Amino acid sequence: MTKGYRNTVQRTQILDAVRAADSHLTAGEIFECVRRRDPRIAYGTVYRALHLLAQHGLVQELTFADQASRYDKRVDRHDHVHCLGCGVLVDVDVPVALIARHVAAEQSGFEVESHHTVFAGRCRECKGKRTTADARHNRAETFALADDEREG
Amino acid sequence: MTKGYRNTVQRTQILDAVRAADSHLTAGEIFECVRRRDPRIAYGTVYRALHLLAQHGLVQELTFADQASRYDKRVDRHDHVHCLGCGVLVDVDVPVALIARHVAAEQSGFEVESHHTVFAGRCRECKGKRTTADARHNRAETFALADDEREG
DNA sequence: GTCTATGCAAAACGTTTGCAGATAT
DNA sequence: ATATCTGCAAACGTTTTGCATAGAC
Repeated sequence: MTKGYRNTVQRTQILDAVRAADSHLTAGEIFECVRRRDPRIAYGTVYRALHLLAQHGLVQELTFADQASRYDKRVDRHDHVHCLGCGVLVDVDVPVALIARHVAAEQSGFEVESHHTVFAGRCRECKGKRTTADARHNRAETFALADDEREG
Repeated sequence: MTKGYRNTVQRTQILDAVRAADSHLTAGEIFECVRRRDPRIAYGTVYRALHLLAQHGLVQELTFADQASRYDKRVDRHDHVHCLGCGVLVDVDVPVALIARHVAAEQSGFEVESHHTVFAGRCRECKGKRTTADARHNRAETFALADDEREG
């Protein structure tokens, strides 16, 4: 063991919580989940463990707009579909996107190592429903700022 | 003007700041930028304006792992390449990804409305350099948790 | 025995909000 | 005139950190 990482019950509990979940949990949810069995677990421990697990490829951290990070037990490369209605997150595999890496590398001059696509839409339950949270989809038919807002 | 949105100097300054920038600024950077000209600008005003501008399609909000939201003057659909070395963000167009929406919709049962791909890699300047921040790329050769960590 | 991890509590960080006064229409 | 917006300051949720103690090796 070169680096000296230690195998503790807390880390095992935290990894188990991520793996037992059928959804993508936030750190707070993982904390609550572990705390049911071990009431002395600390928030800091959860965050430190999740970072360590993510660094070592045992879980995958996901970040989405205006909400807490979520943790995925799947560590192979894959993509996500995010429901704008209820927020549910579903794993998908979109192998065709591999082609895109060449395009991105050519356009940017980068050495591209990985990629992740987030699709946004509506799950089966939320199709047809429109909520106030969807206001962001309304476009600017009636809104203008000064008269320079049509450049570019 | 149906909704009653008002055209204020602050909103114009904030939109101008996003448009004048050659990079993708955070709300904090936009605040600092506007404050140079108008020292009385408030943080709350910047956030409220950015949300309004984003809702109306005049700027685009971008969210990435473990950092603040950034704002993009480009409002057409496009993707991003993120440098793991220096953090720089570059716009790219990857039209081939449109095919992927069908795959994602079929696999998830969602009605897919949009998608966004983030490519991670190294810009021209950072190629060849390795920093401590890249620790996340090291895999778990020497790290194990209990003996159940090879399922799945 | 030594070095790493935990629990705790405080703080840091990005962001949101209530309110009184200012401003756009 | 009136509804919206601003500045301020406080609060919020998430995440990080310092430190003494507990625990893994």
